[in-house]
Amino acid sequence: MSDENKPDARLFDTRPSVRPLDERRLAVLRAIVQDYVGTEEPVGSKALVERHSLGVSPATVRNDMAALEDEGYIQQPHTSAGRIPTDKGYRLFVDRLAEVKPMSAPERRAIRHFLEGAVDLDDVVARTVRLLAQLTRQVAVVQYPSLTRSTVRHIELVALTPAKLMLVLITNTGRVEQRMVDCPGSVGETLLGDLRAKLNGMAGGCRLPEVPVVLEDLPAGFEAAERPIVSAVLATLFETLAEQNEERIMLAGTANLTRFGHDFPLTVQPVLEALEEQVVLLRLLGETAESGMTVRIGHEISYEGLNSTSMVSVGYGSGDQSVAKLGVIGPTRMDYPGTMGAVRAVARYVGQILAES
Amino acid sequence: MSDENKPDARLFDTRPSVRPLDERRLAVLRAIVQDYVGTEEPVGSKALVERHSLGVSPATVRNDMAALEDEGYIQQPHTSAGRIPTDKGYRLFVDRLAEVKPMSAPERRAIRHFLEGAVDLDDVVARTVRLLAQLTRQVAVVQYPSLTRSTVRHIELVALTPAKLMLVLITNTGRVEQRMVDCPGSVGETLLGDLRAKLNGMAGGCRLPEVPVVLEDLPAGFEAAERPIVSAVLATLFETLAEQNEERIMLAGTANLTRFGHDFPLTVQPVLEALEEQVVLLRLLGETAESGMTVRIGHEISYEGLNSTSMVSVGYGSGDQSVAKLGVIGPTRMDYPGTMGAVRAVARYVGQILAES
DNA sequence: TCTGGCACTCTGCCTTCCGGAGTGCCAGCC
DNA sequence: GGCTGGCACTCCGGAAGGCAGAGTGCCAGA
Repeated sequence: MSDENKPDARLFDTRPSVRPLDERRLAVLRAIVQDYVGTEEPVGSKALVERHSLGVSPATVRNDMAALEDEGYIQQPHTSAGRIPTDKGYRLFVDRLAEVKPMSAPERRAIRHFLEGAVDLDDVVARTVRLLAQLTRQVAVVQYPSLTRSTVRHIELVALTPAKLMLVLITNTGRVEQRMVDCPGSVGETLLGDLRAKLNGMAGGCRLPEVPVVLEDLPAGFEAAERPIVSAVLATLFETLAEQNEERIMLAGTANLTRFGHDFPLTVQPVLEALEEQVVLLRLLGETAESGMTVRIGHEISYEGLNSTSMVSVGYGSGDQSVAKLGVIGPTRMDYPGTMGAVRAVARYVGQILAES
Repeated sequence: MSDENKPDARLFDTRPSVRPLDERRLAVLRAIVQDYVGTEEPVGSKALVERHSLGVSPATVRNDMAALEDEGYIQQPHTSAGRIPTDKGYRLFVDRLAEVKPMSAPERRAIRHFLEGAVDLDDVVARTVRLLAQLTRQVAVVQYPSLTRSTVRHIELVALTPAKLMLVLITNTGRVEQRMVDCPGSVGETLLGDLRAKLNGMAGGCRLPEVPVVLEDLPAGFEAAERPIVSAVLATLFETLAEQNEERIMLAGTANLTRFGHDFPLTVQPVLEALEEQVVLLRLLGETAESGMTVRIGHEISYEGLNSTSMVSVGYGSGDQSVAKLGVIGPTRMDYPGTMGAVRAVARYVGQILAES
């Protein structure tokens, strides 16, 4: 509201709403967020001073609260109720008032141990998503290591029938994609071996998006009679690569939605619906920053069904660079420091596991 | 109740509760089930005669209802409320009063068309489960074609490094499993080719459980120096086969749980939790009869969280025999004829799609 | 600038109170 | 003997009212 009334101020002050907040007001906001996250109930001035040593009286806190409300950081559900943080309030809390809470050593050991039991990529992802859901007691999302950022470990060609090949693409993240190739004519063993060798020689180790470029001239290296076959194989390969909409995710912890009790039953339906839309989740994960953790709060999530939730996401990878994202979705009223700690820790360990395998 | 009072009768009459029900009583039960499924509210005698042409007065229906209640087919939530069917009532309805409702021609076309767009096995399963959830507006579960009942289409060996192989197993249902093999020593190209050829020659087309038997003597056909390598490969292969706990399922439609409104919010949590336990779902699917549709109602499902739900499941397969199961989970108060029709139709078409690919 | 005090407001909960729907039973009718 | 109309009874569920508690805003004073 007050923002609407002084548009000029916003133009000249890049942090218009932060400057006037002195230390104590920030402390009050921090306390409000913490208490509200803990109790799920609007927090009043009296309860605040009792639970936190703010060193001032409830009346003073009330003044600060009125100021915070004017600035849009907190709001009252009704007159004469306590205050609850707004999205803007959570944002300030996350940006300036909260420290990521690191996992304890035993927790880290447990994470590591749990993830190390995985037998293949599917299992790694499945274990990760479950772990994350358990740790945060929220809904966890893990994206499979994306094809686009992986590299070719191996390409295999198998003749199922003389004119029908199976193409298998194996990436460095352990992902395997296979497709049938219908060939125009029969394929000899020598051609098959030759093609296999060349494919691996030229494309092995390449990042997947670069593969088409690298293999562009491949047909030229074969005799005219063989080119249609080579082209058919390449076409299927490129198609497989292009199908990055094949990006898959895995979900867990939807039962945790029911914990957000009280008012949530009505809100839980749109959330469940949104979660079923893999496209939506993929887009949200996609918007995660390349480095560092991304926290989106309430209406910062543009998708309708989810704008009373928050999402904490981060990239993970087998090396320096991230190959996919993972994250957690919960109510805006969530334990941000704890959630961020869990997400960060899990991402780090999945990365390690992937690098080792 | 009355059952408890005449234990003798039960001993001599195999259908103690069915015989005394004349046609009209069955019609009343059918009408109650239909109305209750439609309205979600206890149905009273007056409403019944209004909505169904039973040809008798409410008073008569009341007598029948009292009898049905004595027999345990229906119950009253409270004195002076309408009646709702019990699990036993639904059971009788499903067994004797309901006809599976076939899909309409346009619906069948839509199903077929939707499933035909699938590119690989993952996609087939994903599309199937979504389709089923949409058609029935309930929670759908589809099991991946099980390894145990499939046959070997191809086994591929790839040398990633001289001493590290990748083993890829492709089944006739299009499923691909891959594992790393650490070899005791370096593997030559000739040995690799030889081994690959023998593996496929001997095991190709076999049902997976028979593979270990068929390949048992394989190492004997190699020179002593090569045997450790062959054994290592076989060990990994057998391990992969044995890991039928790798049976996977896919879920969709959990958002539909929220439709079971009113009283359900409290019940939805255990259901969601149960659905996250893949083991539970796999066991339930596993209990599906080999042929024909299985309907389990309420407490007939032994798993706690799900005993106020019903499950309709059926096997599907690429040929005569079923390779996996699929089904639907919803409230006991569900449209059984419609659900059964949808489940049957979807299973049939997935089978066809799998057979074609 | 902070504080204690005070009047005011609003929610949440509990109780009470009906209307409506449905039942069970009974006497009469075919 | 089975069906029917009538009648008294029960119980749920929503509406209305009342009350305690928590919280606020504001003001005057330190």
